Amino acid sequence: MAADELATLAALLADRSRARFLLALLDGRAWTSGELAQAAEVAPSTASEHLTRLVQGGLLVERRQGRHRYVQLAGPKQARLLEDLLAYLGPTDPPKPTLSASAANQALRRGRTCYDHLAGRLGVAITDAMAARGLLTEDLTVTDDGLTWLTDALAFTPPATRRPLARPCLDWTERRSHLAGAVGAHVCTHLRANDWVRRIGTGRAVRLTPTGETALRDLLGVSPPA
Amino acid sequence: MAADELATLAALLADRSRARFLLALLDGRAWTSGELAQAAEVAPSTASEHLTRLVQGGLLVERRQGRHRYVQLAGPKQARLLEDLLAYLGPTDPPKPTLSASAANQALRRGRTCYDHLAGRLGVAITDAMAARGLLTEDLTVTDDGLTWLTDALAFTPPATRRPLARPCLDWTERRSHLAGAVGAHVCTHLRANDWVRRIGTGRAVRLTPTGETALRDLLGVSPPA
DNA sequence: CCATCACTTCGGTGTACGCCGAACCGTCAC
DNA sequence: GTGACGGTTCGGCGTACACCGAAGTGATGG
Repeated sequence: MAADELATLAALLADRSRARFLLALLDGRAWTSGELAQAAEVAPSTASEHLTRLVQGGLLVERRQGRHRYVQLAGPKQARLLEDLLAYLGPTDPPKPTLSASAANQALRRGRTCYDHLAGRLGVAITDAMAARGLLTEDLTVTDDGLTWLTDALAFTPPATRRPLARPCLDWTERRSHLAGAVGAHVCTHLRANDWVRRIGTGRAVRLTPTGETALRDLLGVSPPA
Repeated sequence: MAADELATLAALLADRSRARFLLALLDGRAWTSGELAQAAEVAPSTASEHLTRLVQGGLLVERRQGRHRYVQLAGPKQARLLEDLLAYLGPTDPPKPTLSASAANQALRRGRTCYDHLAGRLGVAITDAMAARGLLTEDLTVTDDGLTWLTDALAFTPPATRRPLARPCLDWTERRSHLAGAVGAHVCTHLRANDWVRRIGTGRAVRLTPTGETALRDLLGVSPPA
């Protein structure tokens, strides 16, 4: 019965600590068990048990390395699941923006990674610019022009997998769709590889470097997000 | 914290009986408390408690009428949430198709309602036909031609709400996208209002009537789904 | 080798909650 | 009225599980 599977899946998410883990892992990086324990404010033993459950449930994959246990979202499918759930909870702006939280929030709103692609104002700006140039349609599929541009300007080669080239991902700070899928992921890696964009600290927030700023202006006419 | 809300939402779904309720309610109709209790094979008292939780959680709305309590999915947003989750669980063909289950499955695969629109081979066939005639783009947005066609042939008037006109919905039997959103809902009601399509028994399965078959052939060139 | 460190396993505790049957409360039909 | 019926409330039972600290394992680094 499909109901049982649905309930089992939901049960996997139906815990405060596990939900915190997953939200943290939405940055697409691999975290160690200890880091996650600290982030979720639980004992290492507790975290360990949660992680085995999440791995067994297929939401995470793990990689043991020395005395560390790295876990990561199992794939785009799992990331998408979380995005969908967050989109449902959706428009929940922080009720009481404290000062430091607000500063962190500012950075997050300006630009951040969303699993493997860019989100926030930066992500939306890039998406809009690509759409304005006819590289994407309005509903975020790649045009023919877009494909040649990606190949030429960004050294993109379409993967052989069944993963969709491009798809919209709902941004919960901007309440707008932005570019995800294989192309979204490629744009993100390309920008990070060229140091056009850099992580702020250890979180998901990113900022545009000066080089990146000029590069994006030349490439797409993107003006620096305010 | 977003994690808490995610966990709370998931907890609402993380129960066998509640999941059964929700799946049943995916047909978009209003069910009584007793019907659901029977469908999920729990005592009426148990069902009653579950329903209050689901209503409080915002997934269902209720309407008391005489000694009956009717519940229904709260809206398209909630239906979509369930569809997304099912899409994640996704390609789960029945492992051991028994004979009667298989017959019921055949009917479901042929055509059914999916919350408020049509799915199964019938839903996909209609979607494809509309796309082939240029009424929809490949990624299921309504073209200008499509809008005039909908107005003329199906007496469609775009609603004033923010609900998207058309959007893709992933079909888990066909593994294909089909037409959902306001247009999808309209197509479904129109076909049922004209008795082109009729429910089989009390479930979600539907079948094309002879009238509907010719009507769809004339209108869209849809040949009867095998 | 020994100490440290990241992580896991285990035992124990507390709580949440899914379930039922029995009693109860309106509504409807006669 | 009275009785049947749909639904709810309540008490009680059993289980699942989230959590922790303490003890154990295995890699790392002096």
